[in-house]
Amino acid sequence: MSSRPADSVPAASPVPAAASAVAASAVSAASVASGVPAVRAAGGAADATPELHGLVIDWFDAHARDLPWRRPDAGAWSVMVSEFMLQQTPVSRVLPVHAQWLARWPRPADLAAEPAGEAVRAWGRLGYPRRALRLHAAATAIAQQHGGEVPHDHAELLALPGVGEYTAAAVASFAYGRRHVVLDTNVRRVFARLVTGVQYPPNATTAAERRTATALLPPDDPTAARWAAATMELGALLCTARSPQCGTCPVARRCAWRLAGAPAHDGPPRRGQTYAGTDRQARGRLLAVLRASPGPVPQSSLDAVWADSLQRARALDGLVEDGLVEPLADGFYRLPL
DNA sequence: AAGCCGTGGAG
DNA sequence: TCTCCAAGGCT
Repeated sequence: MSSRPADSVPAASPVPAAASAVAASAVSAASVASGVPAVRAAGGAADATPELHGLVIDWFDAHARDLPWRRPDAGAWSVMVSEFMLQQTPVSRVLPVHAQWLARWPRPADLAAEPAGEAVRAWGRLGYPRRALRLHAAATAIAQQHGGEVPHDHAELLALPGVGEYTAAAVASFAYGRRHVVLDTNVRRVFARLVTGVQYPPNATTAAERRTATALLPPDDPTAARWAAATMELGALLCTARSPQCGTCPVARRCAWRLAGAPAHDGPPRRGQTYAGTDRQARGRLLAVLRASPGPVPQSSLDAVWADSLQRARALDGLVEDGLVEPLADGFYRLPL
C-alpha cells in the first residue's frame, strides 16, 4: 500500500488507553492477534467472530454494488482483468475499459495473440500503463503454460507478471471461491478501525495485520470468500478514508475506533510530491501521443508535448526501458509489438 | 524498504 | 485552488 505519497499517511499510533478500556464489547485487538476469540477472552462467552461475519456478510448481501466482475456469469479472466485495472484506480473509471477489454479479448489467449502495444493502447487513460504490459504478459503465460485457463492456485497466480500477494488472493477468492486472506487498502482500513482502534492502518502492511486478518478469516471456503468481498465493500462504501458512514455501519457497535471516540490520527501529516512537473507527468504526456497514433511517431511529435528537453529525454528513456515504447532506427517511436 | 509508477474526481 | 485519494506491484 504505497500508492499514497509515503508521507501522506502518518504511522499508526498505539491503541489509546480509552480504546482498551471499552474494548470488552468490541473486537479485541489483543485477542484477535493471539487467535483467542474476543468475547471468550473478555467474558467466557462463545466466539463472537461468527456473529461478526454474519453482520458484515448480511450487510454485503443487501448493499453490494452490482459490478460486472461479480456477476455469476463472470469468469476468472474477467475477475483477473478487473483486479489489474482496479490497482490504484477507482471503480468508476475501470467500468467502461473493463467492458471494452472483455468484449475484445474474451479469453487470455485472445489478448496474448495481439501485440503488447495494443494492450497499452486499449488501457487508455487508466494510469500506470505498465499494468497493461504486465496483464498482456500474464495472458501470454496463461495461454502458454496454463492451457489458456486462469490458474486456481495461489502460488501459480503469484508467479504471473503483475500479480502480487493481494491480486493472487483476490483472484483465488473471488473467481474460485477459495479461502485466502485478501488484504487490500479497504480491508486494512476496516481492521485498523474495527480491531485496532486507530483511524488508519500503517503505511506498509505489517505482520500484525496479517495475523489479525488470518484470525478473523472464516474457516470454510465459501464463507471466507464472501467475507473477503464483504469487508472490502464495507471499506469502499462505508468505512472510507475521509468520511466514514458509521451511522449505517453494521459493526459500528463493535468498532474499537468508534468506541474509543473516533480519535483522529495524530502523526504529522507530511505532504506528497506534487504531480505537475514530475517525470510521471512527462511520461504520461509522451505515452498519450503514442497511444493516439496508429503508427510510429516522429521525435518532433514528442518534443511538442514537453518543453524541458532533459526531462523529456529521461522520461522517454524510462518508457523505453520499461518496454512501453520502442525506438526505431530513423528517430521514430512506437508502441511495442 | 523507501521510492517510483498515471490519472482524474471529490471535498 | 489545492490536497487527498482510488481493489498494488516492483525494485
